[in-house]
Amino acid sequence: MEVFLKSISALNDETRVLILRFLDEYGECCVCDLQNSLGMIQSRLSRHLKILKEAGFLKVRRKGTWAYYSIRSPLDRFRSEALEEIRH
Amino acid sequence: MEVFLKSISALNDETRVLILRFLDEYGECCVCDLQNSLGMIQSRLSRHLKILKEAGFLKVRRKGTWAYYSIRSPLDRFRSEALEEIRH
DNA sequence: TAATTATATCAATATATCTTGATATTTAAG
DNA sequence: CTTAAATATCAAGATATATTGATATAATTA
Repeated sequence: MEVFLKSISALNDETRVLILRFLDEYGECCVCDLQNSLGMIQSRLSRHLKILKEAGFLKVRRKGTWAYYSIRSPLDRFRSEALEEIRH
Repeated sequence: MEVFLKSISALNDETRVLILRFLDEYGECCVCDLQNSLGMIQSRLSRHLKILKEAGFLKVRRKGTWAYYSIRSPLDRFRSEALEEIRH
């Protein structure tokens, strides 16, 4: 239940759905890419990226001061279905 | 997006997950059955049943003053997957 | 070491959602 | 027509979540 609700509450925000859709379409991005592409300030993105990561949707790769976020792979069945839903 | 987020926000509450799980297991119930079985007051149930219905998870059958709620069928793919997730 | 850059976290405020008890509505029964 | 029962809705307060700007951290470069 907790895991399910954690996934659900991560999805329950338009900003996070936009982030997932963008990373799904364009692949790995650093926070500043997302800032430019989605027109959001950094603290806002950082917060939502953390929530998506902790809910199992994203992974991070750090290189120097950069943090590159991407869709975690493989996703389990439910998260995959959710992502599929987000694509359309 | 609106439809997806409406489904997601309907799922984003432990009370509603419990209601879905109960109706999935026991089938059609009236509100007073749920009151007794789930130990929740009537106004609370009524609110959550409405949200689940409007998000496409439930249907109602009215008979006299009674309202019998059940899982809508067929559910689309994403809602089915969510329900499957709730079963376990 | 000091300055710079990218990212993370915090504090304050704003907004949304949930719970409860009270009231309204609808239908059936006396 | 009045009463009672089941359900729906509303208003108020409580709780959770989002946004923003400020600050902290960590790595890089001068």
